[in-house]
Order: sequence, then structure tokens, then C-alpha cells
Amino acid sequence: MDMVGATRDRIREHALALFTDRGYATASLREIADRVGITKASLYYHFPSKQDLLVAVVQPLLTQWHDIVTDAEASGRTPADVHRILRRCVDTLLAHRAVANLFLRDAAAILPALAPLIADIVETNARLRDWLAGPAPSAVARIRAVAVLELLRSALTAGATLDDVPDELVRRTLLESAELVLAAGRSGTPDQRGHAA
Amino acid sequence: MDMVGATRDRIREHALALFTDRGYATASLREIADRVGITKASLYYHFPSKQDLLVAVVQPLLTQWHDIVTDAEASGRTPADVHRILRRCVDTLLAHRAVANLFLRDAAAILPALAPLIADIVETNARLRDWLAGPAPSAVARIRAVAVLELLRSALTAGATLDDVPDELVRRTLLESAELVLAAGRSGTPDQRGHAA
DNA sequence: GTCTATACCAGGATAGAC
DNA sequence: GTCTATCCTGGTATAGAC
Repeated sequence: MDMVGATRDRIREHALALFTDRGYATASLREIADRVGITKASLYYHFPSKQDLLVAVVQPLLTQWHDIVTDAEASGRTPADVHRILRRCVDTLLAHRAVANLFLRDAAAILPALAPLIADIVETNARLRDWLAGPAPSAVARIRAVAVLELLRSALTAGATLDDVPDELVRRTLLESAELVLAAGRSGTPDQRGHAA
Repeated sequence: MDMVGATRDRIREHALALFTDRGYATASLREIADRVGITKASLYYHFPSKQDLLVAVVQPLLTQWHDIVTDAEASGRTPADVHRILRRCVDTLLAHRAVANLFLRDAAAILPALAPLIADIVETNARLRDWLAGPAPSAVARIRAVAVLELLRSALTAGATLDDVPDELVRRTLLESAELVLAAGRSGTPDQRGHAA
């Protein structure tokens, strides 16, 4: 019955592969078409522009990231909640490794191409950051929230740089570190606001 | 006396500006030339290719980053040493904000263009990471080292995202967090070397 | 040391035939 | 759904005037 979209899917896969190892801007539609076994013009039948192709490639990650924020905002903020959310973040990055890497390593090329979605992307990240920072956060707490998100990204780079360490250990270590940084706010590190025992 | 290299410098500046806000691949030599007030062909007199121009733009940061590693490897690894090195990292990122952002946000486009330098860049980062991880590091210690470097990057994003917080506070908070993560190895957090049972 | 002019090729995009 | 042909822009290159 449905081979419907079969070509479309193959295009998406090859596009992702080429985007990630040539960079979005440099990856050529001709080469994508070649790999799929069709011509450039045929590609344009399935996707009206290079940007549309990119959006199709990137959508799954965005959707899941959005779900995480929804989950976060619907729940409390006990240590267990924080742990669950952070874990979902890392898991999602690892599950969509290739696309996530595109965002991390190719943001300058990709974000302008995602112009229609950019407002939503920025807002989603801001909401996640704000949730992590907690209610009525100090400037320090907000900086820590940004730092924690950045820290989680290393789930991707760590796997690539240190090739003999298993994903599972990376995930555990990063979650631990992230919680450590966040917890610093609650358990009173120096100069947070004077003193809090 | 010497206006020698004046045009060259102006080209470098405008190139950096355009690279950072269009992305390296999309930034056109024609537009750079326009801004400088010369023609594309004149540009080619000063820089034999777009890549050479990029290298010229990027060199100062690389040199300074290299110096940090040299400093690190020449010194001990007391908390004070670690603090000094981390501080130099953050300061360098902030001092070369624009170029550093190029590396962070445009890596996919830039690294291939820096092919001749790439071996050195990777090696420098690996040495910094290894120094941070300490002698005979466990897998966890190495992951933490990667995470800490990633965390310091947020000096750049934090400034951009949270616009009302001063650089100085960002710097202090990130250094604190970085040291916290590194120190976790020494002061014994749970399950450092995996679960036995 | 800087410029004009000109040309080549690759890549994104479109029109129209089958 | 796929093709051929065509257009425009951009990086690269060269020859030559001032």
C-alpha cells in the first residue's frame, strides 16, 4: 500500500547525513540527489527549498524538546523532578545525536534557515532555562541554569572526543555534575547572597 | 609613516563582523569588499583565498589558547593553579568574544576551512582537557574535564541570553561551578567508579 | 598596492516537457 | 515523480591599467 513518502524519507536521511558532515551551507542539493539516485530538480518536487528540507530533518528533535518543557512546567521542582527533566534532556540529545550536533556545531548556518521556527526555539529554551533556575531566581541562579544546559551538551562532544567511554557512563556523570551545579544554589556556596546555612 | 597593512586590518575587521553574523559559508567576499570600500579583486590581492582570510581572523585566539596550555603544562595542579588556568580560559573567551563565538556557533563551516590548523587545534584542546582531568584520570574524571570546558563556553552564551547580568558575575559564577565539578572527583561523590554489584 | 574587466565553475532555484 | 534546460549568485583566477 504505502510507498507514499518513501522517497521523501530517503531524501531526509541522506540530507541529514550530508548536512552533518559537510555543514548545512556547504552541503549541496546535487550531492544529496545523487545519493538518493534522483536529480536536483526531482528533489525540488519533494521539498520546495533547501530550507524546507532542513526543517523536515530537524523537526523531530524540536518536537521532543518541546515535550520536555511541557513536562517540566506541568510538574513540581523536587530533586526527583529536576533529575527526571535533566535525564530527559540528555536522553533526547543522545537519541537525536546527529540533529543535535547540527544545532551545536552549525548554528550559524542553520538558525537563519530556521527563521520561521526561531522564535519558538528561543522561547522553548528560555522556558527550560527559567524552570531550571527556579522561582524568583537570583542572577547567579540564572547563570547556573544556562551553564547546566551547556554542560549537558557535552553528552555529544564527550562521546566523540573520548571514544572508549560508554554512553551510559557519560550520561550518569553529566547528570551528577549538572545536579551538583544546580544544588550549589540551595546548599549554600559562598557569596550567593551573604549566608544561608 | 606606515599605513602598511592598514587595508589588511580593515579587511580583517569587516570580515570578522560579517562572518559572525552571516556565518562563514554564507558571508560573501563581495560584501566584505563593499564594506571596506574596495573590490573583490583587490581583496584577493591581500588574501589569496577566503580561507586565508579566515585564518588571519582566527589566529589571535588560537595563539592565546595555545599559551594557556603551555602555562598549564609548565605549572603544578594545585587548586590555585587550576583556578588560574580556568580563569585565563574564561578571560580569553571573553576578550575574543567574536572569534570565540565563530568557533562555537559555526564550527561545521569553519573547521574544514581551517584544515591546515585543525590537527594543532584538536591537540591543543586535548592537552588542556587532559591537564584538567589530572594525572592517570578515571573515565569519569575525563568526562568531567570535557564537561568543564563546555561549561566555560557558556560565558559567551550567558552574556547574550541574560542581558542584564554583568560579565564579572558571569565569570565568577562559572569559575565557581567549574571548580565544583572538578572538585567532585577529589572529595568523593557517590559511584565514582561504577556500581560493583 | 590598488583597481577594472572578464571569465569559469558550482550551487540554489525555476519553467516546462514527459 | 522525474527529467532537461536555464538563470543568478558567489568563490576563484588572470591580465593589465594606474
